Amino acid sequence: MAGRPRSFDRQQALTRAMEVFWARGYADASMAELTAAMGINAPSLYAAFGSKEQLFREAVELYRRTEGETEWRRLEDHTPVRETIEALLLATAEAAACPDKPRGCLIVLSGAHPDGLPERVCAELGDIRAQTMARLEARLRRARDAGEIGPAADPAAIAAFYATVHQGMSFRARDGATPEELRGTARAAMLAWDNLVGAAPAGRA
Amino acid sequence: MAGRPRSFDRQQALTRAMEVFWARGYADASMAELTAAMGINAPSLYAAFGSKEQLFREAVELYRRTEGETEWRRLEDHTPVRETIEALLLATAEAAACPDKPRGCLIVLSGAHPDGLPERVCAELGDIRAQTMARLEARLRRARDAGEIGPAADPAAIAAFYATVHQGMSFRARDGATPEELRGTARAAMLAWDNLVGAAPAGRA
DNA sequence: TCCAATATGTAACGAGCGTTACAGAAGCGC
DNA sequence: GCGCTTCTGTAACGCTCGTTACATATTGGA
Repeated sequence: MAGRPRSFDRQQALTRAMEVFWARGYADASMAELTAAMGINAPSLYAAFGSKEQLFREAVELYRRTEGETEWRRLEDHTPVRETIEALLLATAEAAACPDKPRGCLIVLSGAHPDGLPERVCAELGDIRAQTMARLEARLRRARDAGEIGPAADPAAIAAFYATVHQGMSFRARDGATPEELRGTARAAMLAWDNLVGAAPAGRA
Repeated sequence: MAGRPRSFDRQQALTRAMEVFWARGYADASMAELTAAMGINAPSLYAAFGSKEQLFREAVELYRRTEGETEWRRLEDHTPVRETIEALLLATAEAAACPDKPRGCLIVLSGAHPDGLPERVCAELGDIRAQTMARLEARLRRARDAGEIGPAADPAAIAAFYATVHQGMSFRARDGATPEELRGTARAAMLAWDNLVGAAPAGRA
């Protein structure tokens, strides 16, 4: 019934794999690099995770639970929406100051190119990004219905704008932008807030 | 002195190669795909361009001359700076409406992951992005010196913000955003303008 | 017309990839 | 102890990648 016990910690190995995928992307994270970082050999990886694709899937899930989700959670509580969005952008800036973690968001950056990703995984990542934007939009719609922002504000447009800034910041972080620059960009984006949520119909120049 | 003439148009083949690199990224553009699109065999490609890496280099240069540079050129003429930046963002939105071209900017999207790029090429692309932001910043500095924008405006911060929005829009375009959404984001970004260039010191929340 | 030079197509090369066959090691229940 | 099961390390698999040898074709010049 019970065979030889596995000699490594599955969760810990998955964390290492996530870091490699995060830093290098799917294609550039070779099996050699993954197994080296995880401290195991290929057959152990396949026995525990099935394949590179499934390992990536689990890594993405882990990323969402640990790194990617923290600041977005406030979208579902009672924090004022402006404060939540500003905190989101500033957190993205601050994350770039952490020297022991890869820069930028794993899920965002995986969307630039096919990157050798199986088509299904590529679509799943796109779904996650779409879902994230939808959450933002839903929060803004609630805010409008509650009178927290102007009645003519356009939740979809506002969500798209801040999602775009967030993704751009991920990009800039990967490109070497300093936390200082990113903080400035976050503040700059918030300078549009009053005009975006004001009484005037959104979407006007 | 003169041997057999080449049976294909070099410029035209280069254009096809650029389109493949643009659509698929460096790594996912395999030699098989490139030669098929260019209508030639591998040895002809190597004779004419040297290697995949050098072909990519030439493709990037072509991209800059034709696709990537058009709207940025106004940064060096006498168009009002606000108008130039708005046109830049709107052009990025409009480009997503062109069905026969890949979405998003080749040079931007190549920065997300190593993507199998030789390290030197990767650095060159980063230099191009940095140079682009520097041009934007220089234009804003001139605008400030000329009194076109407020004396306390922060050219570096403003440039970083609009570059980030531009890069984010490239990303959203690749991710399937509609031209409508992108136009909305461009307009939203311009809603921060007055606050960014106003009399108050920039970089305040 | 023959030579030198260059381009072409076929077909192969070595390297790296993700993946797995296989034999041995290590645990449990009997 | 033995048998069954599961994990581990070595070593290999087939595949695709970028790249190139080689023989052939096509030009200009002597």
